[in-house]
Amino acid sequence: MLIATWNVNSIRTRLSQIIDWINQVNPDILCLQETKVIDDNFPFEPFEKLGYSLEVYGQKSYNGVAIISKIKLENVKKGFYDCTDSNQNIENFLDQKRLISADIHGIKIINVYVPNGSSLESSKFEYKINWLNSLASFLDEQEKKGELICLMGDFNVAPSALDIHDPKKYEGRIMASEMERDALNNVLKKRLIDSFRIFEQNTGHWSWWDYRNNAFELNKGWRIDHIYISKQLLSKLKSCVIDCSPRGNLRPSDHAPVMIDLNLNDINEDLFSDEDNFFEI
DNA sequence: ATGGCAGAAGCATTCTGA
Repeated sequence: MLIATWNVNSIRTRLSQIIDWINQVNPDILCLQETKVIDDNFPFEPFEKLGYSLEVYGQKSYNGVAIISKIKLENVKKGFYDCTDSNQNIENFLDQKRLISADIHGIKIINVYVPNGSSLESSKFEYKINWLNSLASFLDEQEKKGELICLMGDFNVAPSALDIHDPKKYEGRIMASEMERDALNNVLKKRLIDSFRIFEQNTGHWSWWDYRNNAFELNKGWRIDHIYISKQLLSKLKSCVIDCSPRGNLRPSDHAPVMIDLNLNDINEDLFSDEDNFFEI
């Protein structure tokens, strides 16, 4: 099963490029971020014609997330819920549409658009850290319920220096600071694995290139879009790739899609019993 | 240190993103 994530920077501007990509790649599930449209104006029909069902959670101009799926989506939830950590006031995040989740084949798909944060001195940075702390609380609750997780989206955090084209220039700054990395690691804890790093340990792989300064042509990118899976799913993970090609389109999104192949054919039979689910992180 | 590029809203220019 192919599961993909893509920050498209406006669903309406990017619609034909997204449809082209779907026709090429044929993903089973595609999670989008920065759709930038209210739900009533979302272009459902082009996706439905290709056999997909959709769940959208958008707003005017900013943010907005969607799950496009060939498989029936169950237990669809919009925004944070069930956070019992009293330090996390999830009501604070109701106005910005940044998270949507749904169950597919016994796995909880969580699609996130993490706030950018602007700069470390900005109040938006505080918002980003608080948002990530609420995401951690949200995942704590999912873990208590024994949910298997596939958490993906635009995290606006480069997990390590390997994930930045010029780490010395940006280390400690926005998307590369210790506070952001700590907050991200507190989301992941020991329960979630970076799919991409299972297959590739070297630097030089990016999912986002700034529109400015010819960043894509010069390949000056960052890896800030991620697909994290529960460690129990590791034995089912067959691949993880970043498809750079749409970034070379005319009027592209500044992000490229990231995709995993997860073997879920036999998930119900052996998921909780197989010895091959045990491994060292 | 600053701006550069792009999208939405809406019609000149501002806000936001990363």
